[in-house]
Amino acid sequence: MTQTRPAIKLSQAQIEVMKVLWQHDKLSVSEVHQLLNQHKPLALTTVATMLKRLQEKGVIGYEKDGRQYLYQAQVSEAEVRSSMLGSLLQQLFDGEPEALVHHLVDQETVSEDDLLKIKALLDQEVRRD
Amino acid sequence: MTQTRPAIKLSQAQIEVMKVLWQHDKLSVSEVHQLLNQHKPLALTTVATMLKRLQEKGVIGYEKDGRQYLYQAQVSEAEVRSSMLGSLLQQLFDGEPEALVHHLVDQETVSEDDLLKIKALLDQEVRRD
DNA sequence: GATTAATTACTACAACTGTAGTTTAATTTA
DNA sequence: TAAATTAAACTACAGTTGTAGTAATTAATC
Repeated sequence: MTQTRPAIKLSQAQIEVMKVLWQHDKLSVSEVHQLLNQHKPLALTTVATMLKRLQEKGVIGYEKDGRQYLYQAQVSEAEVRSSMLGSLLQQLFDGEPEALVHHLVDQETVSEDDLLKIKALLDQEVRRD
Repeated sequence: MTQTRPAIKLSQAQIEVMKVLWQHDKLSVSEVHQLLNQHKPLALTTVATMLKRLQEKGVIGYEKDGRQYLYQAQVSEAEVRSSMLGSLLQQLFDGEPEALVHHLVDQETVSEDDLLKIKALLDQEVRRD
């Protein structure tokens, strides 16, 4: 069994935008702009364009508030995480989760502490049946 | 610590091409074409273009054999796996491996059997210190 | 040697993305 | 009401990718 729902594909920049929407429910263009600009300077119109395109893509929606738009996420962070992780799993790890985890834990960035947390998580999962 | 070497970014179609090169060391355009075509019909020139672009991108190299090119992977599958997984980890899971594993095991696609394999893997990893 | 086949080089074009300027319309303010 | 501000709409443009046709070159074969 592969993926049922069409995979959600987002670029890095698009994920940045989604993140602020995941954290703040409904936001106007300028609010998103301000929140994003704390990390990276972008023109307001750039942000507007990105929001419009994400909306066309169906991952965010909007409602009118006077003459401005309030955007809000239409897909959850969990959905995007699962979808993109699932795609990576299929494409690059032949759908074998243990191959993926193997590469993950081989990364220097994973601490002993992280390992233990992951183990605890799995224990729970297995026991839960 | 984030990523040291520049992240390797490959599209789905590009990964397909890399896969055949990972499996067969040196290949001519038409050999790659034939191997790819078992899955998806593509024009020979399409494959040639893809190989040329991958070469420009630095992920594959070539040598001349008479008047034809023999292409070969320049980055390993392990490198690509680690790089792309690392990027996803940073971008979408805040660099927290346990968050990633959590989503992974929540996917219906992960069987009980897979879970046990992963657990075994982690046991080994932790014990190895 | 002329024709055919193989191979690479060059060109094309549409979709998507990152980025942003300009124009228009609406609202606020002086 | 005229001027300034705000917001969205429209336009632009370059880079990457998927896809492939056409041209040029070289090698093989009749």
